[in-house]
Amino acid sequence: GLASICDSDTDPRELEAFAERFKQRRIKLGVTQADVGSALANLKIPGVGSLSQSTICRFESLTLSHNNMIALKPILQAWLEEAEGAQREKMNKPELFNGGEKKRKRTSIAAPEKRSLEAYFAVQPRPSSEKIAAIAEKLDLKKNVVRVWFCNQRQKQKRMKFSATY
DNA sequence: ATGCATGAGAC
DNA sequence: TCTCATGCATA
Repeated sequence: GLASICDSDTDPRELEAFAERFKQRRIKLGVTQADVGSALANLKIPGVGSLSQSTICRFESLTLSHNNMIALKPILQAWLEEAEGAQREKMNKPELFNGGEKKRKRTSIAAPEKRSLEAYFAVQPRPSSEKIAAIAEKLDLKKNVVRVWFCNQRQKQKRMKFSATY
């Protein structure tokens, strides 16, 4: 667009540098990732609400897609500037929210099954519906669990940084 | 910090 | 149906 002075906002190295600066300054402010997420709503930026601790964490560790990083950067930058400005003045407002009572369960895929899934993924990252059903039956997992696992695995590959879990 | 999941929108 | 941004629950 005509607002693009240069492409520094999309430069991966610049994003990485910003993420690191962000984290250090956030910690210096004594603010947690969860605090940042909820405080974003107070910025009153049109179309911007709160975010979860997970998302702030992922931004700092670059485990989001490049596009997602680019979209979040100006928002977090705005928060940071405001937070540092506010600190110079005074200490203010803690926030209150309430705990819900609705729980949710999370499936846990055992290590052997996970290894099998990874092997299938290495050969075919995008199995057909039929293939997914076959895999699900072999591993004795719900078909939907297998489908979502492949979706999440593909998303992982698109992160700025891959997680080296081993 | 990360695994499994949801929902809106693209195709 | 998949992608994509996102989050609850949990390690």
